[in-house]
Amino acid sequence: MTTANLSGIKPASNDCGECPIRRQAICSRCQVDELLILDQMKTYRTFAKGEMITYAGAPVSHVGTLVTGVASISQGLEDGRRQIMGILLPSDFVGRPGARVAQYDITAASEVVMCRFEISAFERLLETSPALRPRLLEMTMDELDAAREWMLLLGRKSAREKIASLLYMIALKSKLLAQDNREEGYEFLLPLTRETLADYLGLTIETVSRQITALRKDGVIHIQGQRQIMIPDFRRLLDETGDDYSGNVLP
Amino acid sequence: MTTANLSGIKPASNDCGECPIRRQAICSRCQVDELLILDQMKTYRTFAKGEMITYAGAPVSHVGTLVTGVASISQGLEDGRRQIMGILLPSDFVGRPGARVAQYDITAASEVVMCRFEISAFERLLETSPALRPRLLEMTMDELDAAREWMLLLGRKSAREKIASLLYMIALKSKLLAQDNREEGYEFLLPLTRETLADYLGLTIETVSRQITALRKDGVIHIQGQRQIMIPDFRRLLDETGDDYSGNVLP
DNA sequence: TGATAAATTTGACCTAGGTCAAAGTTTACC
DNA sequence: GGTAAACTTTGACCTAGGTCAAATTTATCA
Repeated sequence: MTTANLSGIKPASNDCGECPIRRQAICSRCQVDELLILDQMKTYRTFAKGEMITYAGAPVSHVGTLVTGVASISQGLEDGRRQIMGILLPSDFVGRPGARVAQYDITAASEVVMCRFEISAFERLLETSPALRPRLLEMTMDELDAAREWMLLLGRKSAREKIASLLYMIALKSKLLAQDNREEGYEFLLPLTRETLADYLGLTIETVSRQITALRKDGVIHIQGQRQIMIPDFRRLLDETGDDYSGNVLP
Repeated sequence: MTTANLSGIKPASNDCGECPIRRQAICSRCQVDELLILDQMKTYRTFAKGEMITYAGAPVSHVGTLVTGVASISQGLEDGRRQIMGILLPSDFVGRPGARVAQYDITAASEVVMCRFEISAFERLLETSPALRPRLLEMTMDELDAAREWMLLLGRKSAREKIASLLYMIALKSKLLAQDNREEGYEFLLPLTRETLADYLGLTIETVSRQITALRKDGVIHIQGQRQIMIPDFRRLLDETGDDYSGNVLP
């Protein structure tokens, strides 16, 4: 049994050719010539766990790609209630070309390495590169689809369905990343605290804790420690999500 | 006192130059030459109130722009629960270039006129046009921002705050469309049924009804009939939304 | 290694919003 | 223009998930 860790991939070198997310990131469609330009523009920066990557309302100097680690996009209400609106995983793009002020708070949930570009320079390249903007459009549309799926979860799912949906989604992503093909007994490290889970699912930490316990007692998931989750049967978990997957096949 | 109606603008002619949403739609940055190409490609189609514009999972033949009317993007759960994930208003783009299968249900909430393009032809134009893809990217990013804001509403706001937020948002949009500059006593026609409101806000129709009544009794809104809403004081309504608008000025 | 802090779980209780049901209102259509 | 169908409101009641508080468990760091 293998264990995947979403935070575990490290860039072996500074060479774009060696980059672990070369095939998924904003640069995935670039030819060698453009890659060389990006290579010269890029700088790596590491953010400590808990550190803010951007502040809502603050000026933005860089855009870039999350290379390793996990970060969350969030927004707060006046009285401190907080909602996480997206989880950023390796290869996700951070920042909006054309926007010089950050729209949201982005917080590193683990140690995070970003591959960054100065925003003006990136915008200029966007105008001339044939490969960059189409890829950015595609990634933005994927994010929009994900955001809309999350709206269904937030608006209409029960607490139990919310937890099951999140675990299913993370397990699947983690499984893909680890290139694990076994159907059963898949195990992964949940890279989020109970509070982050709660803010992501629109619940309280108490409810998150209770529902995870309930899913464990019902045998849908197995847990070692607090973060190590094992899915004995993907189909069983999928049945708990409430989704109307009629006709769709397990990926 | 004026009354704006989001469904009320009709295309006076087939000429793109006369199009009421020429400055906001996907074509807004096109020069005359490109506009001529689009002009030749486009066909108008009218959808009756309640008619489906796309079905989730069904093949897609066209993309296009909503010219008049209101439509909703929604998705359902296996047991019939439904969540609206977006409201489409005049100038909004419908469809995802590159996707031949619809991801969501889109339903006309009023009579809707679409300006449509055959999807393959549009995709080909997207490759050559310098104005189309940047605008589509911008519109998609705007939609992503709107979707994320809605996630905060769905996940963390109370029923009263949800209703206030929606009324505030629609009133503002309607006000802009009507180019009404008065600060007070703004009145508009809410183009949505209680059921649509409920599915949009992640509530039941009973709760929607009760909260609208409560806001009326508290003097935050005035109502004539079922759909005619008047906002005596925008600031008062904004205070009810729960948003952390500290520092921001009323638009 | 032990002490302190942080995160998580569990329990008791409460409330916002859901459910079910019935009474008004509008709207649509012969 | 009258009647059926579709909305909307209101009431009584219930429950999922929130709140508050205390007990465990786990992580951190001298």
